[in-house]
Amino acid sequence: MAKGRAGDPDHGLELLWRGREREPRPGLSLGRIVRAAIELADAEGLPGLSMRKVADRLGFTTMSLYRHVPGRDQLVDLMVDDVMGEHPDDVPDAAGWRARLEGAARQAWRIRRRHPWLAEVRGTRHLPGPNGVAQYEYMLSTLTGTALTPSEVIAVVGLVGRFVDAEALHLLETQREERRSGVSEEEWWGSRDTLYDRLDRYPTITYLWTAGGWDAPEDSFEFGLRRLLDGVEVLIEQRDEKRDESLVCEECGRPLEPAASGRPRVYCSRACRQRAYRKRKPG
Amino acid sequence: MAKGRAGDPDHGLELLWRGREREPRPGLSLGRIVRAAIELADAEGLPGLSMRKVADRLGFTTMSLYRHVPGRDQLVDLMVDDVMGEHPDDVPDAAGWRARLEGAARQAWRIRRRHPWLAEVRGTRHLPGPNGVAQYEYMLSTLTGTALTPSEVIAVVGLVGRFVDAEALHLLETQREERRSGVSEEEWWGSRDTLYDRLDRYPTITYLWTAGGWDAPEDSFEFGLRRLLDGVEVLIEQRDEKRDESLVCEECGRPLEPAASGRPRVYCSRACRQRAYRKRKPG
DNA sequence: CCTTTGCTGTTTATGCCGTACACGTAGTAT
DNA sequence: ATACTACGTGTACGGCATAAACAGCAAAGG
Repeated sequence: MAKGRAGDPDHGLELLWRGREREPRPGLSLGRIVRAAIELADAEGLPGLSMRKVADRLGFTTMSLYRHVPGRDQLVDLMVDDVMGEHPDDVPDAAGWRARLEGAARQAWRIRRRHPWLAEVRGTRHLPGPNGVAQYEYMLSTLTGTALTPSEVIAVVGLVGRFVDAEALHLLETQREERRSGVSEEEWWGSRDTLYDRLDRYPTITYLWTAGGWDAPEDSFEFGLRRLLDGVEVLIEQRDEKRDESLVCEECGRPLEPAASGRPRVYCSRACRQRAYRKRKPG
Repeated sequence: MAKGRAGDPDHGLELLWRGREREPRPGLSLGRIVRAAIELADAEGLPGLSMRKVADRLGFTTMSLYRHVPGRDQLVDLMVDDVMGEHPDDVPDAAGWRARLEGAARQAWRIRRRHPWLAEVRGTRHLPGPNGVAQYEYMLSTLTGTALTPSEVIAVVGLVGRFVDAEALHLLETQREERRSGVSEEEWWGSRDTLYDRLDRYPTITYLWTAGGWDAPEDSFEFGLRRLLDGVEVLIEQRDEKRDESLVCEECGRPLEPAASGRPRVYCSRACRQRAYRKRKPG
């Protein structure tokens, strides 16, 4: 079943887009392996995910997994798409690109809170499964109604996606080191006296320190998301202006005044509109 | 010399902040190890960096390194700070927070282009060395002149830093997979026909595809940096307005009109100013 | 019925990795 | 001369992914 060797992307795709399987049979199966692997990664993170441990958890030998999954990388691909489908309808159907994009970002963030290892998945050639594509499709769709160009829409979605990943990764690492060492981040940094002695020479750091900048830090996801959306909004407003500027009358080609109402204008005057209508229905 | 065992942060700090060493002696030394490790990581990335390979490159045995470096993690810390000091004066001394912050981000980006593995360094408890602190200090200083609160200054710098890292990581992974497989990213995705067959069902993706959105993609670093800075600018403008609003006369407490010139106002009227001056020099 | 075929899981082995530990050796201070 | 220290080596352990050969078993074909 996993005979396509590890290097074959098409085989990986097949596994990702396989339909629901009839699972009542005993023994190993792709679905069971993926679910065990997700549990393991939830508990120990991606570096802690090993074929041995997955197999142990299922009560089989390591190599038995390779009968079903081409290799570790493909297993991770499968885990990703599985998890992406967990809460498909948590996204509120808000109005306006900003609310919708923000909702999608929060949805991605929520999934990453539940499965922090998602942010640790590296590599740019991960084949998307049905759930991943659905999310991507949704994020893109939040922006296609705006004046952004297609490549800008794609760039914004990529930017937001990488932002969420970066924040999730940051959070994950914090929590992991806290668990591993049993010392909270604050405590650990707090006891680095030999470091602070050296930092006295730096005026800005010293100023921000005494001003309490580190005492009540911003929530970095909330803060960053807002900045990002503000930045996108600035671009969209620019494009809106440009679009109005560049609109020309469809009949005579003269530039149009920006429309006062939301309805976009097409002709510069009643005369042009009537001329156009007359052409459309000849006779 | 590296007797402090691997778990001791203070010993790591000592190594990071050690001064210039008198190096003429033959044999191993911290500096030589760090430089060899950087060369190796430049060529093969962080995952390709192993103690064995570093030792081989220097013509010593693996374990000899442990006489000078507590362990692999600390070696990476040392590499990071070494590299951060490579071009300390490439940052133009521009005016205005935006140009200065942008310059710092580009400097960080330039270093990551030269040493892509920097973006692969994970973990939140990396001790900063002198060069890392200097860069952090500079980035913070670009914003302390604005109306942002201390915690906002810190949040912005963190956001920009993580953005640069995320973009660098993305680029690195693209390039690595291209080199490893000998197939360019475009080519690889181009031959995933079995994938595109499935994507036809998704209208937004299909629309953006036919509209050529993927034909000439945005430069994701340039695009993202601009959005981010725009977003920060929006916040700073908000704070500026608030600051003007919330300013009150130091003498009578009545709200002040926003200052027309750049010079901030302190008193609401000449009468108040004179009253204040009279109090200041009694008699 | 028996045999063949193919699916499933196991065993064994290879080559990486970080690093603990015990050991030698050479130079220096007493 | 002796003791101590810094430096480098060799061996070994436990972990990782996975290649290759092999064993059991069930369904299919004669």
